[in-house]
Amino acid sequence: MSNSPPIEQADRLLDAFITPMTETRVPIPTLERLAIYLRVLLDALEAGIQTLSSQEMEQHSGISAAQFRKDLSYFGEFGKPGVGYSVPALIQCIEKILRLDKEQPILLVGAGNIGSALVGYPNFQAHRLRIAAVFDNNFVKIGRPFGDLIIEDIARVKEVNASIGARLGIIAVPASAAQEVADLLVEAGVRGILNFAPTILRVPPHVHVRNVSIVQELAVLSYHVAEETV
Amino acid sequence: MSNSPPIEQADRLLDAFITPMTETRVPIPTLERLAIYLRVLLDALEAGIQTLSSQEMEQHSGISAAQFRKDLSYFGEFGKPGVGYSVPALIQCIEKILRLDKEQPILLVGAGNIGSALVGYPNFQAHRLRIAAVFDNNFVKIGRPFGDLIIEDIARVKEVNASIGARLGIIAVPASAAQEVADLLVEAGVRGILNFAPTILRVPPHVHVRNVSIVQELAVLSYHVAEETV
DNA sequence: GCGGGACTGTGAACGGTTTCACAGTGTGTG
DNA sequence: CACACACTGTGAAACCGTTCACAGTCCCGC
Ligand SMILES: NC(=O)c1ccc[n+]([C@@H]2O[C@H](COP(=O)([O-])OP(=O)(O)OC[C@H]3O[C@@H](n4cnc5c(N)ncnc54)[C@H](O)[C@@H]3O)[C@@H](O)[C@H]2O)c1
Ligand SMILES: NC(=O)c1ccc[n+]([C@@H]2O[C@H](COP(=O)([O-])OP(=O)(O)OC[C@H]3O[C@@H](n4cnc5c(N)ncnc54)[C@H](O)[C@@H]3O)[C@@H](O)[C@H]2O)c1
Repeated sequence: MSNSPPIEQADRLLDAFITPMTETRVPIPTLERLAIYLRVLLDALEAGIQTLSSQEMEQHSGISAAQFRKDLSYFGEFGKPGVGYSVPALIQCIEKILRLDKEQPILLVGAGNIGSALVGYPNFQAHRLRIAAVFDNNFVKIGRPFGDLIIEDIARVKEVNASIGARLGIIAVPASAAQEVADLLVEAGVRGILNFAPTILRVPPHVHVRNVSIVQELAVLSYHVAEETV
Repeated sequence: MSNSPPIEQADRLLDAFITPMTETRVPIPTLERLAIYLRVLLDALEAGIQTLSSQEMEQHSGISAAQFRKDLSYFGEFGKPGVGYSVPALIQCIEKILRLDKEQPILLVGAGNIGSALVGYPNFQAHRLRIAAVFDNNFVKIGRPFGDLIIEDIARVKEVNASIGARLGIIAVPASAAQEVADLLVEAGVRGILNFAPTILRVPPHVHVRNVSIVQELAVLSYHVAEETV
């Protein structure tokens, strides 16, 4: 009675476009932790600490010393036995691994609440992440200043990115528009998308998507806080 | 047999306060996926779909049918062989599992950019998540309206939460203030914290923390977009 | 220059999650 | 009413990431 065969067909075509298993040699959790290590190291550098052992990293990051060493071992040998790791040197290494050693331009789509928070976020700078352009489809907003930038028409994203050459994009538009924006970003040459909209994006296999889902995070917490009542 | 030798140095006071291994019966990835299933189901409901098979869920969520069934099997039997799952019934079940069936009040700390985006976010409502109070420490902001709420003094958080009884809190303050705010939230009875600040929070074992780290997400993407150049 | 102590790097064991495959079950049909 | 079908639920296997434990290296003091 309430079957939906036409949807099924449409979905099948798109199936090859579903976010793929990225055949990775390096575990994704390792990459996530590298960013944490980097933060600790930058703090340590600021505090004037020159050398850090894996034990000390455990104290500061909450990640086990063995895990830290194993994570780094995917990329090479950075420490000195008996001493530890040179803070400045390791910062450089991790930045290089994560490609944060050179400025990484980013396209932001959606000049709303989230976009607004992001465009003025001072912490990006320390990681050489830079929002290089902002796009929207609202003609009232297009042309207006937004942070240091001028809001551009999303229709021009490919054109604009031809000169910027950004490989990263952020989607901060309503869920209903997210897929269409994703398609435009991919078309414009973006290969990595940070998606704030509550939707599963379908992208070609060479494009990576990471979702920021606040509702999901709260839902997991909601489960936990109740669980422990019992 | 393999009794671990005493870890003298690591047995610091702080250590007992590091975010612990949550001894969970249900895998955390399962909980995260439940929120995704819920979103798909709510969409399906809105589209008038009454029944969904695990195959169809795979189409819409990108999560394998087997994974979907296994995830649900941690909590009971919700489907009918030969038919699939009743959309409205399964929504109710997942809401109950995640404790999203009753209104869940949340304390928000930090009336800045992020706080501003969150306080007006309409999508919380569908999940019965409600920001019940907003706190800040800036005397210029305290007393001002913020969304539908009035910004309260963070010093009064325990007092205010005595009447609200929130178990969830969101930290949207600068990293330098995050730990101190976390301590106050815990003191006020919060057991689950969503942390936007780039810091590792130290909390007692019964408190759960989840971090939203945009820089970390971008760093992982940064690695991936470069990797595929080679 | 030698020995003791500190710490790294990593193969191997472990534990947890995902995938597989199929037995079991409700549904619809002839 | 019986059979074919579609789909679920789940033990078992495969896979993957984490933890363990130790051999190897380097520094420092003497
Ligand atoms: N606000 C929050 O706290 C919050 C929390 C979690 C998730 N999100 C999600 O993040 C996304 C953005 O949220 P927000 O609060 O910033 O929304 P918003 O409504 O404030 O801003 C959305 C912006 O996107 C623009 N837009 C719409 N369609 C577009 C299109 N096709 N192309 C380009 N621009 C387009 C709009 O003009 C608007 O400026 C939403 O998907 C939302 O669900 C928001
Ligand atoms: N803006 C972004 O895009 C972004 C992105 C990722 C992470 N973050 C992180 O989220 C957090 C908040 O960011 P934001 O942009 O909203 O910052 P913000 O500066 O706009 O707002 C912070 C608010 O916290 C208040 N505050 C400071 N100390 C406090 C205390 N001890 N108790 C209570 N309130 C206090 C301030 O008065 C201010 O209103 C920061 O840790 C930031 O690093 C922000």
